[in-house]
Amino acid sequence: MFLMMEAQIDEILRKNQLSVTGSRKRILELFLMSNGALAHGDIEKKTGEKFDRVTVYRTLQTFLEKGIIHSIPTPDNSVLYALCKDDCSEGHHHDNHVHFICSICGKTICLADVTVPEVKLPVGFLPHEYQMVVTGLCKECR
Amino acid sequence: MFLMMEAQIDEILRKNQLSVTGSRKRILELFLMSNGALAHGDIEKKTGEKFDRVTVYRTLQTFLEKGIIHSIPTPDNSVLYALCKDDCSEGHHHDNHVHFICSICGKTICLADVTVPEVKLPVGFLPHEYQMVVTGLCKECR
DNA sequence: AATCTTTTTGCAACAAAGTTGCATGTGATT
DNA sequence: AATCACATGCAACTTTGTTGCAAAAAGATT
Ligand SMILES: [Mn+2]
Ligand SMILES: [Mn+2]
Ligand SMILES: [Zn+2]
Ligand SMILES: [Zn+2]
Repeated sequence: MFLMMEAQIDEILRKNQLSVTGSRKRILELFLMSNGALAHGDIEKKTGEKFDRVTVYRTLQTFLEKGIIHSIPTPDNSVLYALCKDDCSEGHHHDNHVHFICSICGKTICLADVTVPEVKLPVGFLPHEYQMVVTGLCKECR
Repeated sequence: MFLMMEAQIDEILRKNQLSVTGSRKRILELFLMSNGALAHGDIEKKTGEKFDRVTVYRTLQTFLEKGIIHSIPTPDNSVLYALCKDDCSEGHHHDNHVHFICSICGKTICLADVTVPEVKLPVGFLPHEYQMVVTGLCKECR
């Protein structure tokens, strides 16, 4: 099963024309293993002293640009990242799903099946993208 | 008309049991004059060298706690603040309106009349607060 | 108006978060 | 194996946010 994961990681990187390196493999692995979104800090902690802080920044930046991950705005203005669905491509994301943040455990979860509803805006406003974040209690913490 | 504003500022501060000081008056004035949300940096620039950076941080913190302003999460994870409606009080905000961010001019606007719709979540999730941010083009930039 | 008390402010020092340039190391291609 | 482009680590730096404390200003009391 770990071999499967490794193959999957390789495939994702190749598909996005990225060379397969240690930090990229490790960070992508973290995302695949995690059920919630990750902050830059989380990744730094989990990779330990293995990689430079700068490398983590640049890797996340690269993944963002390639559409491998997307960032999530949170009410406390911290930066979170989560895997995109397969069909996100460079530049054009379509992760228009709701994000849920648990007030107790702090975990942020992509509700991939809950689509962000469109709302009617006042005249003059031309909407492009809708984002929705819900805070509350998750399954484990309620 | 400027006298009116000054009176209004005084009233807001008094109503919230805050002493009326130079920085609080000035920063509150900036919010009342602005039609969009303000970032910490905006405020620093507009107050010039008048007040210390730390004072701006603390003033915003105080206004937040008192329910005079609310913060807005943005897709690029910067921190924005905007005035609350009159009936927000300490701790309990009810600014459950949609926020609009223009991709051209960058202005962030409170759509006070557009209520955030509630969505049905998967079983197990207990929602508490819904936040919604829409990006696109504003009236002036479209 | 003068005095006392409480709160706010500015300063300095610090901590955390993020950026940039450049030399070196590694992965991909032939 | 040799080459070349790209990714990484390091150092130095900027930007952003925090904390403790003394001085200053605001509010209350006489
Ligand atoms: Mn997501
Ligand atoms: Mn608002
Ligand atoms: Zn939880
Ligand atoms: Zn605009």
